[in-house]
Amino acid sequence: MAGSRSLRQGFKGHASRLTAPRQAILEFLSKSSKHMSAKEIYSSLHRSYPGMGLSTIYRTLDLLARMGIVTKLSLGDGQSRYELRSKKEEEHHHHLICTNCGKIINYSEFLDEELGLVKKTEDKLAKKYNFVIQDHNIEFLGICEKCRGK
Amino acid sequence: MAGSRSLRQGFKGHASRLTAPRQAILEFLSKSSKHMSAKEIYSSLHRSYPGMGLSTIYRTLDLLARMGIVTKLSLGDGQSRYELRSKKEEEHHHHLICTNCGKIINYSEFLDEELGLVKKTEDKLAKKYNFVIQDHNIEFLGICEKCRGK
DNA sequence: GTTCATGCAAAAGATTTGCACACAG
DNA sequence: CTGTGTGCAAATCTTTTGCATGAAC
Repeated sequence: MAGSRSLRQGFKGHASRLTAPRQAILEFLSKSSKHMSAKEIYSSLHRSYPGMGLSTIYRTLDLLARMGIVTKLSLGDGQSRYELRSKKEEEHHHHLICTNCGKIINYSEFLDEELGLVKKTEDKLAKKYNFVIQDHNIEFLGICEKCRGK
Repeated sequence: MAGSRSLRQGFKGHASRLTAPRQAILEFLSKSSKHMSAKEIYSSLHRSYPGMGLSTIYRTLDLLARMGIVTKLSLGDGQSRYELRSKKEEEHHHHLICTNCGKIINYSEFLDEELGLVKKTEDKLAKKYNFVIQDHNIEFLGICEKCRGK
């Protein structure tokens, strides 16, 4: 798995053991197709791993995010969502969000031209503002067919 | 002010009076340059308007957002931020965010080409997914100069 | 007098933190 | 042993809701 090597090398001098809960969370993220909230991870893992506490999920996600293994997303519904960065790179996508029902569509079919421009913009921004740019987030907001029908 | 006419016409059949607290919030948003959190609005308004409660702020912001007068942003720091849509249109910008210290830079200097592509993508997404697209959000994430120095 | 808006307090969620114990090296 | 990771409970923080009062129409 992508994360295990990095996990074993640890994070910024802090120890980082690849424990059972952490493995479970990583494995779960690598299997799940969508971006998952802490609660969703918790509920799903609870079946096969009854003892696990919510705080462990949060602490692990935070660790993984700081290690760069996981990406934390804020999509506007009041809770953070997480996805494996490797997965994001493989199946890079942007978001189309219904502001009425909260439905999220990951689209990846019009990315080619988008990504070209993104790269260009990244370079300009990096130069002008002295940033090291690591990621981007593009979302379109609107009303989905279903909600419009009502 | 942009909002007053719309406010007086009401919202989807619901009554919507242009009351003093609502005026104060609108005025504050029209003066403020950045996207403000509910708490920030509350603190600032509290000086000139001691009685105002936080819930009024939230209720008003929600109302204004549903009316389309205000845009609600989720920038990943655990609280929502709001800005006048009219202002957004006048001074449309995208975001550059430091994932370490949370600093947010609004940039608007490379938007021309971005917006062209955005329009094209909007059309394609609208057609393919049957969405009515109302808005978009583009952000770049990275590490700012200051944080990198440490 | 009915409806709408507000403040306050309580409630609800999401996330973080303190602490004592378990466990690995 | 020593330090790291964990679960649980409590604490925080943001946002929402219930309710009684007051204002607008």
